[in-house]
Amino acid sequence: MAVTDEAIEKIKGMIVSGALRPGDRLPKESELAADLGLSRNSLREAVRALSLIRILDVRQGDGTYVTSLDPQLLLEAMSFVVDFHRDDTVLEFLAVRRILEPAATAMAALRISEQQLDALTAQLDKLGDDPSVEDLVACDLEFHRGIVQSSGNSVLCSLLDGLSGPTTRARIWRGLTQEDAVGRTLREHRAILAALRDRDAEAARSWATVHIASVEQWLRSTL
Amino acid sequence: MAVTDEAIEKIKGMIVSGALRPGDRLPKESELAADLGLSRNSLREAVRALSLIRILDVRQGDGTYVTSLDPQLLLEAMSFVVDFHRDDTVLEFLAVRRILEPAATAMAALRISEQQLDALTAQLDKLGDDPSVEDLVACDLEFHRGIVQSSGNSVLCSLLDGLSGPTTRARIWRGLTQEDAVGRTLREHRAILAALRDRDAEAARSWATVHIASVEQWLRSTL
DNA sequence: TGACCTGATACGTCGGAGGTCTTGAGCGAC
DNA sequence: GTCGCTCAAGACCTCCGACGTATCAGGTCA
Repeated sequence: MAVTDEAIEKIKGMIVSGALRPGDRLPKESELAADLGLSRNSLREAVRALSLIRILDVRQGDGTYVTSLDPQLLLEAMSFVVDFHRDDTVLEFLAVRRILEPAATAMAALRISEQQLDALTAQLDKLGDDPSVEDLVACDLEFHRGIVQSSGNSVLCSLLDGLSGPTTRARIWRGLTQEDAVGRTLREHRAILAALRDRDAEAARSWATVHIASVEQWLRSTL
Repeated sequence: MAVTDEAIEKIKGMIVSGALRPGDRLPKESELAADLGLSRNSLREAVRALSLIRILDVRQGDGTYVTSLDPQLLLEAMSFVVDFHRDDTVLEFLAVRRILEPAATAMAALRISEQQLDALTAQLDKLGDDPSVEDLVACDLEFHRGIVQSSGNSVLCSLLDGLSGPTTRARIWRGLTQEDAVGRTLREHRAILAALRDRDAEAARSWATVHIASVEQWLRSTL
């Protein structure tokens, strides 16, 4: 195994074992390199790799730190990965989202606060009946994110955030707006919100399923 | 932005735009560094980072290639990330798995082949009534993986594979085997298999839910 | 007291020099 | 003709030393 890969494993080990805790500062590059028995250049490759997936946070002129390791932060790196997928796997991602999002919406129905319900309502009201494509995409993303956050599971939230990444969503909407789907989407958002306000988990789940299934159906007929 | 980060973005751009396709070979380090306008050392950091998340495949003595970019390969990197999470977020991961796995099992009930059913049966038979901890862990992992693969969604499969990563699973089982849970787990596996053989999606879904919920319950009472 | 300057510290970038591994061409034995 | 070996070229691996740049702490001066 290459020395850089060993270094990655060792640093990972230090964090997993608890020798390095979230927020801790690593020894400076030259020292750490000496400790791990490799050159500074090779160590930097290891640090850079761990920095890309948000395990480490490197600050020039200051030092290198372990991040908070929040699920949200770590799974955020997943959206980087999702960006690489081509259209032929979008349906599979959507199918997973079709499983997760209704469940998350149902969970949210039992926990969401009145404030958040009001915030979602205001958000939909602000959009109006005939929004621009950019506004619609942004709103859709925010609407679903707001609901999923109320599910209380940060892993679930981050996962869905990654799955519904900007790229995927944008690709879908680009063509979707050409049909009548805009109006239907807005109506479905209203229906989901109403179910949440009623604390009706099953209705919320069903509306979320319908909502995603309609996108899926359209996408399937297009590809 | 640092030159290395720029290089990461540029390489990513070349892949996403289609200039580099899966399996393609990159120019050699010195050339690519010259093209992108940075030193070989800095470029290597970018390549190493993309290699960690399985975007690039570096072969010493040969060259650097774009991987197949299969969802399976890319999401495999997720298990690396999951390893960093401590016990306090295990429950959240398990909750997500509790959503996905029953759905995957239900999907599998409609698609699984006779051969695979036989293979799963043989696998359970081979294990016997009083297996060792190592065998049980390996069997559990294989059993669920086999079912999820039959769901026909590779993204779903990879995602569950990452969530049920070896670390998490091992931690759970280590203590779980101290109680009577072994026998119950084996019986639940049998029940899931029977439901699959009956092509009864709802029964399969329910048994999978029960199966995971029992683990979740035990874990919740322990932490 | 507060703004500014300055030195120490640590990461960022670079160029070059060997080392190691893979590959494929060339060549001889069977 | 085919198989196996040798060997050289190509490409990545590792290291070193130097210099650039950003941050922070402490001191200076108005």
